[in-house]
Amino acid sequence: MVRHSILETLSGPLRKEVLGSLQSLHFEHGRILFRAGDPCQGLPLVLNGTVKVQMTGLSGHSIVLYRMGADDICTLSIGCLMTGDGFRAEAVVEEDAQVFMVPRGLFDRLMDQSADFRLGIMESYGRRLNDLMLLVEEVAFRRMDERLFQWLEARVGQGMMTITHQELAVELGTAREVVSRLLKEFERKGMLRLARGKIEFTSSFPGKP
Amino acid sequence: MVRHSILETLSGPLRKEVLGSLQSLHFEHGRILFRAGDPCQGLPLVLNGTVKVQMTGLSGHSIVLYRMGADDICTLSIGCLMTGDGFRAEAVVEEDAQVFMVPRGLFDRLMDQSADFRLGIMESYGRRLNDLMLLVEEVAFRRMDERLFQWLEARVGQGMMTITHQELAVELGTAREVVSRLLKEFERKGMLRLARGKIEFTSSFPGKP
DNA sequence: GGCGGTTCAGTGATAAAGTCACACAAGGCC
DNA sequence: GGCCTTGTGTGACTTTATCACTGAACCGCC
Repeated sequence: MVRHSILETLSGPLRKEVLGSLQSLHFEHGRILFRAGDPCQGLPLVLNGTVKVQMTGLSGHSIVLYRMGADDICTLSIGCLMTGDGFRAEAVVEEDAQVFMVPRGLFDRLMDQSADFRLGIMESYGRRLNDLMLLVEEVAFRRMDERLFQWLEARVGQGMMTITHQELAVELGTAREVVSRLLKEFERKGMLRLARGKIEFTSSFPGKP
Repeated sequence: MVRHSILETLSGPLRKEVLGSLQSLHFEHGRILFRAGDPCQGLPLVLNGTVKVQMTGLSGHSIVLYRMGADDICTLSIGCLMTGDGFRAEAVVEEDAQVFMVPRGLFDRLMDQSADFRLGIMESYGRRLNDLMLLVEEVAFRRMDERLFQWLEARVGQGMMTITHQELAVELGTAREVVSRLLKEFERKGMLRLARGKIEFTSSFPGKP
């Protein structure tokens, strides 16, 4: 049975009622949870899988703002839920995900009746703000080669990854050509090998034994 | 008498009690409300004046993340208040400001007892997230000359402004030299006149009659 | 298997932005 | 006036973004 930690904190009867009224929705890879401009249907509680949230500028370029995984709360939805405004960003399912969708009324009730629920929401908000602040700093001041390197480093475990240069460009908020050139540079240095739609890390890639 | 709209929504007796227990603090221009690393003392409710929130990267460069004015809530503080973590950013008073500092205990009580208070907090969070998302997009994709132009345009009213190129660079998260060169370019085009620490808009500056 | 269409990747040329290193000017203060 | 601090201007160079292509790899279909 799937769970979400913020619901586990609820008092017995309330939890029972909530778990009884919510049903988990299943979204497979590639599904769009919401698009820019969509009104908010409810607060998604991510049970498992991963969802990335990205936004697209007027120029047509996109950048990934953050990811949500198991036990995360789609904090961004709360603001839209409250004000009725549409989303500014879009959410795309990466690994198949199960989600509880908490409707406005229930959200209000939980906020009213559970201090722990409130705490969970506030903490989630705090983390998201911090993430975005760090992202601003990264985009404004850090070099692209370092950022790309670290992005890869954090995911080097598999030894091989399936991703296009365009997708990497969206991760970092840059142009595809820039990613291509930097990757080529990494390849020249022997850190990895490139193939269509794939990156294979060599044993010399830092962080690998 | 100074007021904050989020407290106006409280029910009579609660409002009376809260207003009785809070005293407004006064901060003059240049005062630091909090620095990076500081623990959070309470939730600041801005009554009047303006406060800018900025962060400094490892490189030593800074960027202004957003500003707070009358009736604003320092949402960033909530996360720190909840988790006990230090601030990532710093807050600097621009125009002399009065602030109510709501301690943790009172904040919890207000969240518990007033749905309107909760709504105000959630809306403030939503706005802040949106601001930061837009900032990410701006920093990642927009041209610096446009961004500088719009920053000036939004403040052209006075006809003259007192600001250094370095301060402008922090507003936009770029280097002083870049600002200097762009301003020089604007001057060559006849949009403004430069003097040490000052920018004077000419009548031909767009948006001016 | 061959063909045509689509998606990916590579690359040169050029423009914009960031970095480094300095020169020098304006203003404040003995 | 001389000295110091702060603010600005600029050249040289690197990094990143943009534009305009080229061609390779893959897919589906006959």
